[in-house]
Order: sequence, then C-alpha cells, then structure tokens
Amino acid sequence: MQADKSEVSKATLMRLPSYLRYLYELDKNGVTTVSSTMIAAGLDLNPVQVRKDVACVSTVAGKPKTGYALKELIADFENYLGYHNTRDVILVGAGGLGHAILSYDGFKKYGLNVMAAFDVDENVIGRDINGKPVYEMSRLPELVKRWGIRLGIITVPSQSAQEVADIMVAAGIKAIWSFSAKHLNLPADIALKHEDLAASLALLRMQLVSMTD
Amino acid sequence: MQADKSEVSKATLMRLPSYLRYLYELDKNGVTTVSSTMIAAGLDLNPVQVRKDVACVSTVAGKPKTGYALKELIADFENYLGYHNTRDVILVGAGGLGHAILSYDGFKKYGLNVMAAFDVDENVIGRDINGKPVYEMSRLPELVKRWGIRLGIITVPSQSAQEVADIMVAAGIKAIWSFSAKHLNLPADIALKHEDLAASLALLRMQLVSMTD
DNA sequence: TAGATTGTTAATCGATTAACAATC
DNA sequence: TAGATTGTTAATCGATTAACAATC
Repeated sequence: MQADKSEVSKATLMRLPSYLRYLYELDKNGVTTVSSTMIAAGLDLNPVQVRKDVACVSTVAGKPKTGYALKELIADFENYLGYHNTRDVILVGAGGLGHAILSYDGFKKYGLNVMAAFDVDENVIGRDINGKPVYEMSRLPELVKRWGIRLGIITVPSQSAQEVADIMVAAGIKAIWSFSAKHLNLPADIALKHEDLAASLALLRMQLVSMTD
Repeated sequence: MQADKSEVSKATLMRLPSYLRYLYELDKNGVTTVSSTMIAAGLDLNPVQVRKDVACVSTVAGKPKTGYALKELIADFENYLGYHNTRDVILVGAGGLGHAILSYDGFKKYGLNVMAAFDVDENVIGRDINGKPVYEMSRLPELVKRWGIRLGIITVPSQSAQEVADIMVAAGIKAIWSFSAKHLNLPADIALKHEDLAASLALLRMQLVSMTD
C-alpha cells in the first residue's frame, strides 16, 4: 500500500528507523510474524499509528488475525529508507564530534558512506581518521564535484558554520546535516537538518524540573 | 507575561535556545532593541510565532513600535532556560561520542556540568578525559547518590543501552539523555530525550530524494 | 463460527498562522 | 497624527487517536 513518498509525514518518517530496529530485534529472536499491537507495545506507541505508518512503507497488506510477515516487512522498510542505496557524503570539521562521526562505522548500515573530511587545522590536515583522509578546506569544491557528493555534514564551531555551508552549497551540495549551534541561512532548494542539542536539553531540563522541583 | 512553565509547548521550548543564540549575536553587534519581525527574519520563523514564544518567557511586555529591550530579553531567556543554574550530570560510555561530549566545554554555558564518565572498558577506566575522570561502572550508584545526580547521558553501544538505563534509574537518576540507537523502556516518572540520528537522516535523505531525483 | 487483527473514515488534539484591536 | 509593532482571539493546518466495518 506504499504511499507516494512526498505524502508521508515528517513525524512518520522519523519513526521508521526505530520500527526497523525493533523488527531486526524480533528477527534475531526467531519471530516470523508481527502485529501492530506488538510493535506498539515494544516502542510505546499507539497501535493505530503503527498501522498507518506501516501502510506508508509496506508493499503488501497485513493479514487480519496474524499481522505482517516479518522478513517482508523488514525488506520493505530497508527499501523505503534506502539503506541498500549507499550515498557518499563528506564532513567538514574534524574536531571532537567530527572525529567521533568519522570513527563510527554504524552509518554504513543506514546507507551513508563518509568519503573524507575537510578542515582548516594544519594539525589534522593530511591525517587519516578511521581510514578516511582529512583534506584542506580549499580542496572541497574539486572533490565534491569529482565524487558527485550531494550531502555534507557540518561539525565545525558555530562561528564558522555559515561560511562552511556557503562553500558546500557553492560546490553543489544539496543537503546539509549540521551539528553546529547556529541557524543557517540557505537557498530554499537546499535540504537542511539541524541537530540542536541545546534544544533537546531545554526539553529534558524542563521535564525534569516540572517533575520533581 | 511569563506563563506557567508546564503550559509552554514542547515545540516552543525547543525553539528558545535558538532565539537566545540570535539575541547574543545581536548584542555582540551593539543592538539594544529587537522586534519580533527582526527575530523572525533572522531565524526563518513566523513573527506571530516569535511573539507568542517570547510571551512565554519574558517578564516585561514589549513596546509597540520599538519591540523588546535586548538585555532584558536575554536575561529572561537565560533565566527561563536555567543557564545560570548549573546541574551536575554523569555520562556512561566513554567511546567515540562519549569522548567528544566529555571534551566539549560548551555544555557549561547551558548550565550542564559533566562530573565524570563511567565505562566497562579496562583501557579507559582510571583515565582522565578533559579533566573528567572515567570510573568503573560498578561505582556509578555510589557516586550518583553522593553527588545528588539527577541527569545521566548514555553514549554506549545500543545493545547495552537498556541495561545502563536500568542501572541509572536504580541509582536515582530522574532524566536520561540517550544517544544510543535503542528504544528504552523506562518507568513513567523518568524523563527521557532520545537523539535518534537515524531518524534525522531518514528525514534529510527523503528531502534530498524528493527534491532532485 | 468467534475473535483478533487490519485498514480507513471521523473526531480530537495541538501547534501554526491569519486577522485585528490596542498602543506607543 | 500616522504607522509600526505588540498581544490576543479566531481560523487553519497537520498529526494523533477513536470508532468501526472488513477479513482471515
């Protein structure tokens, strides 16, 4: 019943990876069919919401009384999320967080391949982090074009984030994943996802305060 | 006009830190008053939304025609977000990401002080990361109680995340900030914020695909 | 058959945006 | 005064949840 991808809500899209992780777990435990009720219980969600979300992704209907065939459902999710369709990306800012991301091989299973990093710091340029070369910033445009890169990760201090984003966009990058604490002004046709840890923290602190103070 | 904190929506709460960052920038540039229109333009938001958000936080009304007094507004935001009210926290999992967080001193300005880290890896236990000691996991309950810690950060591999969360809760921690790709089952009275990078990535990839494929 | 489960339509809830009176 | 701006009420939009017929 797979819907047109543009019709799937942002909220649904962001839940899909957690469904898939749960399905992998069930699969590892030898489960062969799964119901919306089971998924909902496992992830603290509403069963109706699970059925709606699954309907966006799955190519075959679930069976009343039994639920969904697990292997099929996993394949549908992987396919929908493009986990087998690897995309090359680059990263700018080989500092603490950049280093951690370069060292983390887990993005590969999400279909993300970090080709290289870029930095302005002489001390890291030319080095190798987890097998990934760190190049001088000035080489970014050339290599982005050569590799056909469309997604860039920003892990630089906030005061440099806008400048780096502008360089990425000029080089032809179409989507930016930023971990810098800075609002980026970008052309409307560039996709942007900003990880704002201060925002998360504000939410968590307030929950904590309202709960026990 | 400061509203009861529990009435402020999650969405508003998560925007507050980005407002404050923008206000700091204006202050640095010598600006003394700011209008909702200006903030909205700077952060790509709707001016009405800005006025509503500001009303949740500010203790004085804005002036028609001129806007808000910048210094006052900054103080109100800092106060509301508790940035001067430092909270001690601990972190479990001194791997790549944990290391990056321990090395990052920027959380201090958000009122977060990472006291120490815990791990099970013999190679990091006893070491010091950015002046913060790494202790054996078994010492967590004792130190959490001694220091009165109420917030814990989880940066362990996903297969250990639930176990670590259970240990934290048993030790008296009331809020968990998790970076592990795993849904955590927790008592209802524990606050949880899960940073799901796979979810962010799903959103970004889909924007990219719908835009240019 | 009876009962658990799916898929969908309708109702509700929450957040954003539009409209507008009040104000400096 | 005229005009820009605030603060609030009403309308809209989007996402979640409830209700329920269809189905194996």
